[in-house]
Amino acid sequence: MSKQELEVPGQDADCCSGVSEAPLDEERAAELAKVFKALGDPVRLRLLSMIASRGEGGETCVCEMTPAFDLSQPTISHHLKLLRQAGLIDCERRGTWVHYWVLPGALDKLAGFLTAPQTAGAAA
Amino acid sequence: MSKQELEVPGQDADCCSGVSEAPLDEERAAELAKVFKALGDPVRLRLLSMIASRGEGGETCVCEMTPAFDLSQPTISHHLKLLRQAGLIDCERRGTWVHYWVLPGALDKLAGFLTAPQTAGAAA
DNA sequence: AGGTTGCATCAATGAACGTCAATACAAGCC
DNA sequence: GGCTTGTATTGACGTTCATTGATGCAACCT
Repeated sequence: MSKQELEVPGQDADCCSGVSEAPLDEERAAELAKVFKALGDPVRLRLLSMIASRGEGGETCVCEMTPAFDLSQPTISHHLKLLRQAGLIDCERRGTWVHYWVLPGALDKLAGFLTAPQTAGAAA
Repeated sequence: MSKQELEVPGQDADCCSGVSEAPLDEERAAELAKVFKALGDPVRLRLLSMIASRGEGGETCVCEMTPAFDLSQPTISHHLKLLRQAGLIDCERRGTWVHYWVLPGALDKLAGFLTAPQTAGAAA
């Protein structure tokens, strides 16, 4: 259940320069675009926010998220899947319920990409 | 030509908490989703990167960007328009050519949203 | 075993998106 | 004035996406 995510680009190396440092090559642009596309939906953004607001090691149960939206349960499940495939979150079934959490570093990596190098130290 | 952008959410106030601080309300999620959606395309990401790599006050001419892609000129123009409507860049015509630049603070605001409060000071 | 609850997957539909050719507009040049 | 070059807009087409109802699967409870 947690084997299909996509790897946040450069998760395994600090190979990544920021958006302002040098023009992106096509491959890395495609990787990053997938992640940003996952964030480009208000429902997914709210889902991610609900999960992330639990803090670093926190988790959120699907059963808490679904009723917060005027959407069917399959739709919520679909959006969670996209967030997972983008490498932003992961999940685990514990008994009857499925719990989601934010993959550590995923958001920071994105933020580091966006931050201009002269504005902050960013990823290094 | 530069009047139709959307305002980066919270550009005019430091009202904005990060993704990890509290669940997003629908309105702000919709605003942010528009910006992230603009970043969710490899072509737009590369365009933004080309413009941003000119530095803080730098500019990039459309005539430099178009030949870098295997796409028609209208398509490039379309993507630039979306980036502009997302409040990420702006442009000005000077003589025959149109020059684009990154709106200052736009990327930092996004990065600040993504960065967990305990991980970095972020925007504040 | 049968029934119930929580969540994921499937299949279908309508909307949104990326792309292009054609066209329009703006500015310089003859 | 007309011609040429650079960029934006329009209209159309194929693809992708968000959403749903129906269904499937996993775990708990009698």
